[in-house]
Amino acid sequence: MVPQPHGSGKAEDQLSATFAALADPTRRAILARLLTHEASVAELAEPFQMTTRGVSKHIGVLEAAGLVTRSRDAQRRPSRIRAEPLAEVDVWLQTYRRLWKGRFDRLHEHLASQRKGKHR
Amino acid sequence: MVPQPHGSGKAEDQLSATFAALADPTRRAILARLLTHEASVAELAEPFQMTTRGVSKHIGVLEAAGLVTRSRDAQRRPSRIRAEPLAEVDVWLQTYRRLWKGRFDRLHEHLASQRKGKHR
DNA sequence: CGGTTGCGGAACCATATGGTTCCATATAGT
DNA sequence: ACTATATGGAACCATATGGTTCCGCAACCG
Repeated sequence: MVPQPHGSGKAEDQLSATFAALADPTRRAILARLLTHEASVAELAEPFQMTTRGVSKHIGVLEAAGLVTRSRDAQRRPSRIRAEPLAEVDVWLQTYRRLWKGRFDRLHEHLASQRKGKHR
Repeated sequence: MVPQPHGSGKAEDQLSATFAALADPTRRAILARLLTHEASVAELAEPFQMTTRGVSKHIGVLEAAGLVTRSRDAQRRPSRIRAEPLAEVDVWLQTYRRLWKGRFDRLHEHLASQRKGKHR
């Protein structure tokens, strides 16, 4: 297999973008704060020991993933949380929920018998 | 603020590791296959046009995040899915669920908590 | 008007990530 | 004893990520 120039950039699907955005504690903390009220970059930055520019970039990632939208209020750009990507995660999780909500064995057996003479 | 040597490596918390692991379509596809049966690296690699080594590395990431465990069967190292990190994601999501599941008011919460202790 | 605030662009840096190749090792099968 | 199969380690590469600094611009406030 040739070294594959590593693709034409990104091609990120929505779910991947969402998970990637959530894979950072700072960004999750930002989301948590937005749960109760909209907030500007400066307001969101205050709890962290990081430059506002750093926080601004995190918000940029959240926005790119659709987890946040920004409006305008004079110079401020208040962020507001968006539910859709999270709802998508919820849907994705649905398939796996049976793994920890009991009754897994029956499901497993069921699926196993369904794929009868395949593999191996 | 000083350039911050960017920490002493990683410091990854579990949730971050889980989200990061899930932020790749290949790895999600692997998890989906493991939902029905354990599988070896070679078996898991077959659907992808990627070297088995590549897939092996993905499995490594999943294992590091605790999403998978491996046993041994001769030379094979069958992977099995683990529910715990996914359950953690589910718990995390819980806080945000009200964003897309209808209204959030006291009555709703009240009814929800009543339902909890009822039946069974 | 001039100063302050809020924010984003650009350049930069160190490290992480996703992939490859090549090789070593372990086990199975003949 | 050989040969084939399954897997992981190491080195390598290109790009992404998380942070910084410095600067510019828009909008507010005296």
